[in-house]
Amino acid sequence: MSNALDNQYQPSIIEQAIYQSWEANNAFAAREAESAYCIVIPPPNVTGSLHMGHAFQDTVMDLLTRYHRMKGDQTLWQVGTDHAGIATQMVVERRLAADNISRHDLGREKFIEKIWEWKAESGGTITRQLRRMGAAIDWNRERFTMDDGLSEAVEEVFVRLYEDGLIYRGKRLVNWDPVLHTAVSDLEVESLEENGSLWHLRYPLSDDPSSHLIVATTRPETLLGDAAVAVNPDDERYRHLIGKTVDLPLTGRKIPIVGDEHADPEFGSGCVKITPAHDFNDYEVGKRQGLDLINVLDINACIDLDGSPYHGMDRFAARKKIVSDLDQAGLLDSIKDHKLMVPRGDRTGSVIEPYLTDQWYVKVEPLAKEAIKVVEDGDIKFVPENWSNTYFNWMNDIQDWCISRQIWWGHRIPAWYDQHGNVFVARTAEEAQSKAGPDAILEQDEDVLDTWFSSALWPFSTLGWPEKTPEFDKYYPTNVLVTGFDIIFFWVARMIMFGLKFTGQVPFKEVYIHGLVRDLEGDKMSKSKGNVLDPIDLIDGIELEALVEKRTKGLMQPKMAAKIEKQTRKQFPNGIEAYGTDALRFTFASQATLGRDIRFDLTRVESYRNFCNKLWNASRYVLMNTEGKDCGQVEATVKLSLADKWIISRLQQVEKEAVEQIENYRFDQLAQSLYSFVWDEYCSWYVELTKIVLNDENATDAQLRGTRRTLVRVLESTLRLLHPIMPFITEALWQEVKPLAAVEGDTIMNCVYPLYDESKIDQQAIEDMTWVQSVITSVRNIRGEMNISPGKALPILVQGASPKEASNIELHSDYLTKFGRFESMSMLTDSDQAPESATALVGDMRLLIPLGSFIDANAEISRLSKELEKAERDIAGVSGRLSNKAFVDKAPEAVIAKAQQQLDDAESAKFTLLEQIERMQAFLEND
RNA sequence: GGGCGUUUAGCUCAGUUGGUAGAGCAUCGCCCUUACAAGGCGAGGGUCAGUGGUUCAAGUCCACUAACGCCCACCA
Repeated sequence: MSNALDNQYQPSIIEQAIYQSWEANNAFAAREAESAYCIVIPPPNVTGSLHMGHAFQDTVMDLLTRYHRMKGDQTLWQVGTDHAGIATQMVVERRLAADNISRHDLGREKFIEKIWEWKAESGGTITRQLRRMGAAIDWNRERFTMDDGLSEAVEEVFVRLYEDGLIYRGKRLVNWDPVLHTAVSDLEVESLEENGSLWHLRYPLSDDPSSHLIVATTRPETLLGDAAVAVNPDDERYRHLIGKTVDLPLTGRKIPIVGDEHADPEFGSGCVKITPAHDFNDYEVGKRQGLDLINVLDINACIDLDGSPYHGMDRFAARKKIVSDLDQAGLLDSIKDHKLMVPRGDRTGSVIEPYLTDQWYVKVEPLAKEAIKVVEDGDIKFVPENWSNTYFNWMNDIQDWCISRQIWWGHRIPAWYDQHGNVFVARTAEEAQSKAGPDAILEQDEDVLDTWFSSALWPFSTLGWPEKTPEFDKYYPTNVLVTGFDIIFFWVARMIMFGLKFTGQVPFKEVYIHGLVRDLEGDKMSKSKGNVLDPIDLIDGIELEALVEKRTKGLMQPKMAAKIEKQTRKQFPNGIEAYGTDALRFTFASQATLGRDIRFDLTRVESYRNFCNKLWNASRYVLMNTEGKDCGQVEATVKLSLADKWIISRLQQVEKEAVEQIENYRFDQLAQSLYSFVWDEYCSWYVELTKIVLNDENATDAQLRGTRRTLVRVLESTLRLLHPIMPFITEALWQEVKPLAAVEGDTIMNCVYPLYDESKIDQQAIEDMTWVQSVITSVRNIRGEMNISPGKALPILVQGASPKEASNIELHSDYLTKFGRFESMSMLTDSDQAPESATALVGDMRLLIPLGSFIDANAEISRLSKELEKAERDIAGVSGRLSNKAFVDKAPEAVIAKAQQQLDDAESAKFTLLEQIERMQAFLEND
């Protein structure tokens, strides 16, 4: 009932109630259908909370899911959460640290219990927030990466890869995080340029201690682990020294001088110290040269050398001491400023140490080959396409993947060792025991798997694999993966590799890569910068004080608080208004262009909130004029007006566009089309024109029915068009409108997405309506320029109308006089002497508004002069082209004809304008 | 070092196969007209980063340059 609709749209009243009713009625469950459509969510951290990137991504996935559901597909948006090993463990450790407890105090079992407790406590946050986003999710199908089924999939995959020789264990140099005490993969290391020094050290020659080699290093402390000095075998300066030794300072060791390509004669002195256990390049040199691996660090990256004066010192403290000791010994040649790339762990920010340990690896090259091929062959398509280059670049040079982590939260590696150190990889302890024999005393590997290992299985593990399930058969391969470019390597590539290996099929057919959501200045949103927007705050609104509190609380660097507070107060002096989910989603859709980051612009949210209000009020108007009245629900004669035929035609065209835009992932264009259809066409023209019929005492029942029916039906279709972007408001309005439009169904989300019908497009109606619009607009233009009140009815004289135009005036005089607010329309012949008037041109037809008290001749002259200038500019441009022989010879006929038409129009306009200006001037002189 | 992206109105962004630039917000003017002032009507505002080329015609295609940004690799 229309009186249920307030005259202002208030999202808070409708949104939560609607979501609850959807969920209570199990409306999200997939309906059986022949064709399937499936998207798996990039699983967020189970204990995390929703940020703008999620909100954007979720909007896109929900939009696609809702569209396909309406299209009639059996849809599954598979959601779930990730255990996020390191991240989650760190959070819990930090919480324990507040009580001065370490995980080691608790022990493994107790600590893991604590994590499960934390998951139970905070694990619902992000799924609650997803609901607030309006996500159409069958929550019965929610999964977690450490669910039993998914864990079994992990074990199955591990065992099979091991059996196929694609997983191995080995002692090698890995990226070691000395704070976390775990290995991390290459991808988890971020290198940033930092200011450092290049120390030039003197290594005395053993057989001639008075001479020395100078080696340059950025890491003097690793000198303790040097195994050689390398020179380039082609380097004349040092070639003769190869095979001799130097006295390694501070250690009493002698190390060989070796010839190796690795040494660059151009760099520094051309001599390089080789520390195979603490540098990736040196490790390779060491292998080539058969050097010892001399480990000098412990897991904390402190010096670990019994009997050494540096034993137990942190690496950076040791560096200082070693440099000063060398200096005292006269072995420090020089120190130069040097910029270098410092590797840091992406979680801890601590400097990563190349460290020699036993780890598990996946041999990825054979898997990568197949994974490259499916993208090359187009079995998987990146959208936008250029991301496939990024993918190829990485895949072509892929390194083995270190998958073991020395943490406790995660999937324990399914490998057992007997008392002799033999390893048994198996799905269960029992299976391992039976492999090892009854006498073996087995202990399971202490390590857990990289979180991304289980994520790599997500598209099929969530569907029940390795079991044969109906879901897997129905939905796999999934249709599209929606994700950010930042995890193409971490996740997308690995899903493709594992998907192909274990299912023989691609995991998804398309990968939609979206940009990062940044703040208005283009900065990444981060807690430490204090520029984070919480999607929920945009939905519900937030007071300034609460926002300041939120942004300044719990900062890593508390001294930033003052600056952040100031910024926030300046940017949001009144806090943030409650814009509602639909406006936020519409904003994301409108910003979802391909291949570009998003600068999040709050003014757009506001404008789309206003759009919601517009739609809301247009619906109110429709309801006020149709409820309790005959809207042609039952077949009966209807007479359609020009406006009716026009809006129906336009609706068809918009429906056609909408489907194309969604299928092409152009949600920005979709948003734009629907916005302008609703606002600029349905509201600004159509709704206004219906008032003429509906307020006409002489209108016939058939006319009234026709207009009401069109009002309601077009609105109902428009709501369906909008529903994938704005689920809440469309549902709320649809529930009011559906009886009037004679449509059935419990919820708009199960209605069919509008299908355009070519036969309903009335080309003549579009042409005529365009003509009506131009007549009204040109008179409005004069009103605007002359500051004539919109309510003031104007007498209009028409001169120079073609027969078609004359008949149009006759036919549509109601529209023109009533909507255009014309007092009268009188036809003049060309020979009639027209009074002094302001003049609007529509083609060759002239609309004259006789000068009265409200029209100022001077203002009219300046208005006409402006138009004249424009006409002259057009003439200059177009005639220039047309007089160019090459253009006339080579351009397509249609282009030439169009130019000729433009020229004719502009010239005729110019003629009329000049004439009018002269008349005005003459009028002024006689006045 | 290699690769990718961006540069269009004051701001945020569109611009399909080359045919002479659009939207929202902001600005200015007039209107509280019974769906909506979160509104209506109108207006102003751009040598499309630069240079050169292809073409009858370039924001659009090609080459180079500049600025900004991202990714990968890396000389110790």
